[in-house]
Amino acid sequence: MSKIHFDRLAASAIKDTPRRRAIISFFEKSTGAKDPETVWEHLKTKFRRCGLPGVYRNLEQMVNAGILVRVQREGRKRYYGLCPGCGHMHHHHIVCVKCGKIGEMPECTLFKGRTLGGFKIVDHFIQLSGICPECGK
Amino acid sequence: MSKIHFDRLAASAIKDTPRRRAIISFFEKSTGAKDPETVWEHLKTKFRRCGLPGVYRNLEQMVNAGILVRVQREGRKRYYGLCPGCGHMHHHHIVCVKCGKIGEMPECTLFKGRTLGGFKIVDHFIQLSGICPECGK
DNA sequence: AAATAAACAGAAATAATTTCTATTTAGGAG
DNA sequence: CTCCTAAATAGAAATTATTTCTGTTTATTT
Ligand SMILES: [Mn+2]
Ligand SMILES: [Mn+2]
Ligand SMILES: [Zn+2]
Ligand SMILES: [Zn+2]
Repeated sequence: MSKIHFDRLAASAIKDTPRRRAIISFFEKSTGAKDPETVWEHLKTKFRRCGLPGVYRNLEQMVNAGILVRVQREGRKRYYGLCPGCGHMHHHHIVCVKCGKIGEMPECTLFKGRTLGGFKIVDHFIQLSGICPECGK
Repeated sequence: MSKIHFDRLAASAIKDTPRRRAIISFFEKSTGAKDPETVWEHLKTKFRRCGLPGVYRNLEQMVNAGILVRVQREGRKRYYGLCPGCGHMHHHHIVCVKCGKIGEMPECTLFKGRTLGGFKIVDHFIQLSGICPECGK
C-alpha cells in the first residue's frame, strides 16, 4: 500500500503516464511476477487502445528506473514484478516458487573485488528461489 | 587435453555418438562459450548431413549429463561451454567477459538451509562474469 | 497556444527455439 | 556376424517471444 513505486516513477527520468501508473497498480493488487502478456491482458481492460509492444517497452524502462525487477524463471519467457527495495542500490531478489512473490537480498558484498580461480570478478547475478512466509505456513 | 569429458560421455546414460564427440572436441579446441548456431556451423563441416534441432537436443542432453554448462549472457540467446568440473556436484561458473572462457566456483554453501526476509531458500543460481587470467595480462 | 520530445498502437518482421514425421544409426541379444 | 529395438537424427514446418517500424497521440516546455 506504500506509494514508493509511484514516488519513484514521479522522480525518475521517464514520464509519469496513466499506463505506467496502471502497471504499478496491477502489480500492487496482484501477487507475484508476471509475464508481459499477462500485464497486457490486464491493461487492455483499462485502456481502449493498448498494444503489446508498448507493454514491453514500459516494463523494461520501469526496470531501468528501479521500479520493477526482471526475474529469471524456467523457460524462455521474461517475468517482471515490483521491486520491493525500489530505489536502493544494487541488490538481488528471491522469488517464491509457489506464488511468485518477490523478496529481497539487500546488501551483497559476496563477490566485491574478489578473484576466483584466477578470474577477476567484474559482475555477478544471483537469482534465489524459495518459499515465502505465506506459502510456508 | 584431458579426457574427462569423453569419459563422462561414455559413463552417462546418453549414447556415445560421433556427433557428441565432435561437440566435445570442438569446445576443447576453441575457447569460450558458444551459441547453438556456432556449434552447428562447425558440425556441418564434419558431417555431410547435420540439422540444427539435433544440435539443440544434444547440447541440452550434454548439460544434463554434466558435460556442458549453459551460460546466461545478455540477449535472448543461449550459450554453452565445457564444464570444467565435469562430473562434480552442484557448482557455479564464471564467464570471461572478453573471451568467454569458463571458470568455476567449486563449493557453494552460501545459501544452504538459510532464510532470507522470511523466505526459505530452496534453490539458487549464480552467474559470475569476470576477466580470465589470459585476458587480464 | 505552439513547439518539442516522449509515448504509443498496430502491423509486420525477426530470431531463437521447438515440434513433428520419417529415416538412420548404435548397442545388445542371439 | 546378423537381427532387433530404442535412441538419435534430418529437414521442414510451426511456434513463440520479442523487436522494429511508421504514423499518430499525448505530455511537457516555452
Ligand atoms: Mn550482489
Ligand atoms: Mn551454489
Ligand atoms: Zn509464496
Ligand atoms: Zn578471457
